[in-house]
Amino acid sequence: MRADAQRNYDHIVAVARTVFYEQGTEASLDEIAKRAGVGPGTLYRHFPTREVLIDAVMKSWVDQIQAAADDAATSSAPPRELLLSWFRSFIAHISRQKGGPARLTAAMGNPESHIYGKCQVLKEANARVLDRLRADGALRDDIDSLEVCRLIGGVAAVADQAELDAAATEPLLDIVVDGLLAQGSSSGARGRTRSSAQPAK
Amino acid sequence: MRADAQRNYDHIVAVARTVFYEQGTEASLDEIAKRAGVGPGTLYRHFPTREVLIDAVMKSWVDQIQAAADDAATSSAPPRELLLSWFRSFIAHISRQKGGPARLTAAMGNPESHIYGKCQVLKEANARVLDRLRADGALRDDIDSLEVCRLIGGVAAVADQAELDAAATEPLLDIVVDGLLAQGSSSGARGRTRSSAQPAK
DNA sequence: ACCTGAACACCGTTCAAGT
DNA sequence: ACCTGAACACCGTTCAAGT
Repeated sequence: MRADAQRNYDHIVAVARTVFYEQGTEASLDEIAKRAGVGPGTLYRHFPTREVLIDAVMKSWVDQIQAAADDAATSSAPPRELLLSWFRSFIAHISRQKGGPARLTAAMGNPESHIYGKCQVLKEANARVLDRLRADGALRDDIDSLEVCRLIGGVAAVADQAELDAAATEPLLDIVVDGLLAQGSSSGARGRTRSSAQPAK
Repeated sequence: MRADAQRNYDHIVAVARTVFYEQGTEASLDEIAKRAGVGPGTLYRHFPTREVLIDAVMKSWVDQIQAAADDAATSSAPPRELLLSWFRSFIAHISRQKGGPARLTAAMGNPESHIYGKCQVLKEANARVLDRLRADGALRDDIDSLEVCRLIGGVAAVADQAELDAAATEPLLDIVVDGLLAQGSSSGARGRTRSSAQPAK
């Protein structure tokens, strides 16, 4: 790639990250082109579809997700806390752009999608955490990573679209985690540490 | 309302129902106007925003939802089956238009939305079912109907956007139901009747 | 009181002309 | 090889003119 092309490419991605953060993944591509100081044709040359651009913008969190999964997989926290905090960071990462969670859960399990690669990264990171818990016998044994990603992605999508804050999202996670832990689990009373938080205005 | 206006109103809603069913709730309003044989101005006179039109289209399932909730609330099925089959019909109803689940979950708890009334119907129908189970001591006691609606709405949104079939949705529901039932429930072994269904191609 | 359809603004997409 | 920007198609929205 020619030097000026590379510069344009990088700049468009940087601008898109900002605009998607401000306005969500449905933001005007025209505005992104204008703010990046390129013609609309240049944006289309590099990113033939919106999803290709979104994929490029998401490239930056792949390492962070994997690191978070490694942390969780080697943590010594009890299963319940471990799962909860892993899911919180999972959600935080995929929610960096408004509309991101819905796109990712829609693409999950659909190899045609341009962001399928990102879904695979999520699925494998999640699988590592689940495997760790399964080895401890803390997890029910009839679920796979794809199902869990869909469920947590669904929670993230709801939180994203209804603009729920963390306090309003926590109860949803709580229910899912309870449903995932092995029913005869040894994690004691399965401490229900909820503060009966109400959704914020 | 004048007779011709009423006729136009009804016809637009009928056409919108069809088009939304075919193409989802993002379908072109222009096309709906054309297919209904009215000018775009007429559609806008009756339905100033897309959500007002969607709300009118949804009017037809309110009674059905309430009937389904009454069925569930008076059923003698064991808690697990009762909840599962209520959630299945909840999802079926809100998924009649592509994009419907996402809109409803986004509007849930947001009184500004034009479809907030429909959300309230869902919330109250669901509350009746939950109350019945709570009275039996079958339900964990730290959840309210809004949270459950969001969670099930999230599952419906995922299924809708990823175009999952019933077999791929069931495992997600299964996990949520397990998370909702009282942990020391008397419902026996909490029979896990899953057929390890895999998501469809 | 209601409807029509032209007009406008905005956006995604294409492509001929430039460097 | 890459970029520009004019041009086109489509869609939501408004409103003056009609009945």
